[in-house]
Amino acid sequence: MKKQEELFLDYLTRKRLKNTSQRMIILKAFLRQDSHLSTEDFYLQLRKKHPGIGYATVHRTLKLFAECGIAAERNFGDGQMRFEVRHDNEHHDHLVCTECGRIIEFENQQIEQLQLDVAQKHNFFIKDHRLELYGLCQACFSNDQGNI
Amino acid sequence: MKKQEELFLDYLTRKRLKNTSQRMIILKAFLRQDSHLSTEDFYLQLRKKHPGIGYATVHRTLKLFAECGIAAERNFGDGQMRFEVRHDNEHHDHLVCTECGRIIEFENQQIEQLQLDVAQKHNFFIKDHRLELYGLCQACFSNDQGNI
DNA sequence: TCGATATTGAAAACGGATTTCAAAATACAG
DNA sequence: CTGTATTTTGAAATCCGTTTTCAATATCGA
Repeated sequence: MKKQEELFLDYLTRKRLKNTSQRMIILKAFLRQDSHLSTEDFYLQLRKKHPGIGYATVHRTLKLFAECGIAAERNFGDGQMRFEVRHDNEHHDHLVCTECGRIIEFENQQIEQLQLDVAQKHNFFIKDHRLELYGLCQACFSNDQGNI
Repeated sequence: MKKQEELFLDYLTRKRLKNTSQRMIILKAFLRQDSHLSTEDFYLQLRKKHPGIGYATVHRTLKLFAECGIAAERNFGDGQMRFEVRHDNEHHDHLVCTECGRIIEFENQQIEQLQLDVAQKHNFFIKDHRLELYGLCQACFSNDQGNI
């Protein structure tokens, strides 16, 4: 069993929540996908195989995933919440293509360190951060050039 | 006349939009405040002195400010749009206190440079970026410690 | 001043997130 | 195994900030 599955089951037990077939289906589907789907898109995907599962349940379950730490909520400013699988300790930020919506993950330890420096300078205790670079991915950039 | 006022008036002329008393009132009020008010909060402030001006007009005018470049839209993930006055060329990022809502601006040229490096590595053309550090400001951190 | 055009404020519509509620499923004590 | 208290489910309703609609009003330029 995957580590995230264990974490989730533990969380259910701890909170005296119930282990339902819907939750397991959603969990497996969530761990299988590794992009940054919005609740809506994830629901539409899932519905193909499991038409019985309602949007509300998907939404509530994704929230549960976030609570127990196996999912991270992301908001890229397009008015849709997105969820991604969270792997332990690893933190990453995103390049977001404003043309095609492509999302590229990156890690940069130097930036993280500089953030800590900034926080310290302002006597600020960081709990979380978010860094997103918006622009054009290679493909869209080439296209744009070609269209001039 | 402030530079931003000129920019806005120029923009109105250029787009053949009309110079109304409401727009001027909203413009002056906007330039006077320098925090990061949400549309709602800004409207509530303004209403004290100008009860006749409607929310829709405030909303539309703030959008105009953003279009013509004298305002920047910010979204700190609390579901409310915020607008801040934009000063030429200067770019800054934010520390956001999740306890009291205080917002501290900062600039860090090294981080900006590292962002460019990251983008280049991924053949990505950056148009914009957003960096926010969430946590506790000094006051709230001290309080939290005291409450243990 | 007139007439075309843009703007206004109130209210309605919108869209995604969240909640409600009655029926169904689950856990667990006996 | 029950029986029962509790949680969960799916559909629909609600929420809440944003945006649009529309008829009345204001502005601008000839």
